Amino acid sequence: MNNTIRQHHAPHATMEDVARLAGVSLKSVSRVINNEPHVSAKLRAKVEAAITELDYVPDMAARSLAGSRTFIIGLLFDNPSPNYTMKVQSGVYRACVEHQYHLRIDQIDSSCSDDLVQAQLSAILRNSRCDGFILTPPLTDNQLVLDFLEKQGIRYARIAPDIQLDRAPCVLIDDFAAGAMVAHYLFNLGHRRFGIITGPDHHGAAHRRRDGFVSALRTMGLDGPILEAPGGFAFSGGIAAGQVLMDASPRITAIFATNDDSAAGAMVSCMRAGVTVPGDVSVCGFDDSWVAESVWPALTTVYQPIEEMAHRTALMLLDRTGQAATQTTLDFRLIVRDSVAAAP
Amino acid sequence: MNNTIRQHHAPHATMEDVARLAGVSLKSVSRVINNEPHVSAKLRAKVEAAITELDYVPDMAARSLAGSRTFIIGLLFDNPSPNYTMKVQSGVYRACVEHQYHLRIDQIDSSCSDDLVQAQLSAILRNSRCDGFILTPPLTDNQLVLDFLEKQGIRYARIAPDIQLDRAPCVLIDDFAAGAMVAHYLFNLGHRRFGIITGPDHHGAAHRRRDGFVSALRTMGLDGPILEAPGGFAFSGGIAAGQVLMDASPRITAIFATNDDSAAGAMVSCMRAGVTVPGDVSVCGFDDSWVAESVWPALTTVYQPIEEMAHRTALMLLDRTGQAATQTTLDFRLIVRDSVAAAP
DNA sequence: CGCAGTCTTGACAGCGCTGACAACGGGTGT
DNA sequence: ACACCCGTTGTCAGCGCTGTCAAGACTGCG
Repeated sequence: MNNTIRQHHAPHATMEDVARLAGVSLKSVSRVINNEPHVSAKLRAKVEAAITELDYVPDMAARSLAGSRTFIIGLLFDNPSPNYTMKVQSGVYRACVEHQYHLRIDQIDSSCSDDLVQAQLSAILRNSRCDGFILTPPLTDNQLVLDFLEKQGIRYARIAPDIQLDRAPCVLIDDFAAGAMVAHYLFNLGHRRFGIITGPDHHGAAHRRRDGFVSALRTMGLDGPILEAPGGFAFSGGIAAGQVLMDASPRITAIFATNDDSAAGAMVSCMRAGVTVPGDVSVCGFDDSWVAESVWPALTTVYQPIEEMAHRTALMLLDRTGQAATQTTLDFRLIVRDSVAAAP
Repeated sequence: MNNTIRQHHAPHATMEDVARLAGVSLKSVSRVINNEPHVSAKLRAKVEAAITELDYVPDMAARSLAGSRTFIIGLLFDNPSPNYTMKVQSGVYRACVEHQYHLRIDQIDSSCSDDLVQAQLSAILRNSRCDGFILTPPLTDNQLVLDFLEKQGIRYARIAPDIQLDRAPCVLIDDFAAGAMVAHYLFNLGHRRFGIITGPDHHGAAHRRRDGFVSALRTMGLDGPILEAPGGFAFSGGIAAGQVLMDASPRITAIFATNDDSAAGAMVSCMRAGVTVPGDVSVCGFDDSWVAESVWPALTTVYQPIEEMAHRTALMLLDRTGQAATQTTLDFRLIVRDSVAAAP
């Protein structure tokens, strides 16, 4: 098959045009564009004027062919939640626009065997070089992926990683503290019998939320059992987990779901079982994703600044000149809506 | 700010390596890669063997610098629904991978003034050339955007356009028929008093769904009023529209929302008003998006193959060699869940 | 005043590929 | 046998930019 697309570009100004207009050499224009040192203010001004006048935009293809950068960063994800992914994408995209970079998006299925994961990665890398990658959970904590990238000498930054935080730049929230916050909130409303809906096995942040929740309850003196059921961050998983939790006797009065999707599922389980939310059982989610507002009653949840986290992560990847790993922690907050009430 | 990212690529095989190994000229390798005619089977085989042996992958930057193609297509969207956008993206992305193309994503805000829309487009085009663009609603029916692209001689294809279908390749479903299908379904369940939640003003497909629905009801002999309230395809719009519709007396028994998001909002309005779904009022959505399954009761809705539509659209853009506009219509189907019942 | 040392600027090759064009070779018609 | 044609293969310049290296401009100091 011969895929032929041909385009007649409007003739763009080239670096040569700029150089001629500014009366300087090609290389000087290049220096200005790349913010290189050792350029006099006068020369820079001349060149910038010419660039503006000609509405010059550097040609990415030529830049990457001649130089060692590609001006592309890749976003690797393996998260089924469209909501989460879109927010991440939008944050990373914003950083790219700000830095005249391009964004490449690739989905990886990390649930398969190591060999297959490796094959997917190789294919992506072969297919187009990138200056760096952004990893989202659960890829952030996949040793295989990290090792592979490092072995190839490819830079990357991580969003909300769990392990080995100093291995590469990353941005996260204190998931443990967030879980604890939910615990305090529910405990202070009088709840004493709790259920937790956990996330995917390999999702570090989900574990930290759960650990923070449990740890805070224990610290506050709760000594009864705390039920747990796996929700896998999916709506359907939330339904199943909700059913399991509903079966307990005496019945629990509050559920902490480690993300909103599974919280929504749990609410459906309650409805089906004839249990009212929040009258009989309170439900608290995590993410403040789009579903939180579209269920009824609206979901009380923890807001985390996903878009901003993604943006910061991308900036780390783009800005850095040195090697030192950095780490940024952003704030979360409780979003009180209608799915949590005082214990019955 | 000096954004310095440098990467040491593992030394890749180049076309020259392939040519040497195969014992042919550079140009012959190029011919094979680009599927050009006038290449003997023997030569092609030799080259392909060498390519496999060396694991050669053509360098995109060099290709676009030397040739007239960029190997990038752009996806332009202005749709707030993460669900819809993700599906479109995934379909287009698949087509790109199949054709060794890259995908560029750009968001446009088309609700602002014409001048600003034009400015956004110019910025996108200046920033990086593309071999073509994919448009999603409501951009598909924005005269300004279409004119602009055509004036610049840029190819594009449309997903679910409303007007001037022969202007460019497109893929769509028969929204009118889909609306009619919903009308028949509800009418046959005994419903006679209807409310419609309409979409954004400038969204052609939303109008067609509404028109098909109304037209079918009239054809079946319904002569009472059919209420309409604007939902703007948003969850919050759906709540507002739901409230308006609930105020009617005698109360309507069925609501057709032109997308799932607004249907979910309408369901919340019902709950708040103490009206049960589907006991008192039936609600039918459109899209079979993710929310359809995460509300309670689960939403009866119309499935449209968004991912597939996007994929086909991208293939049209990539495959075509001629100029003739083409058009593909795909199937939709009713997804029966729990939000619709017989009229009370 | 001259010279080393530093800052600033420029000349030029070449990144990996494609497009235009040339050259080759083998079949056809006369 | 010769001219002609067409399918096939090759040669080479150059796309727009950056890295290397060298030259020029300036500074301070003996």
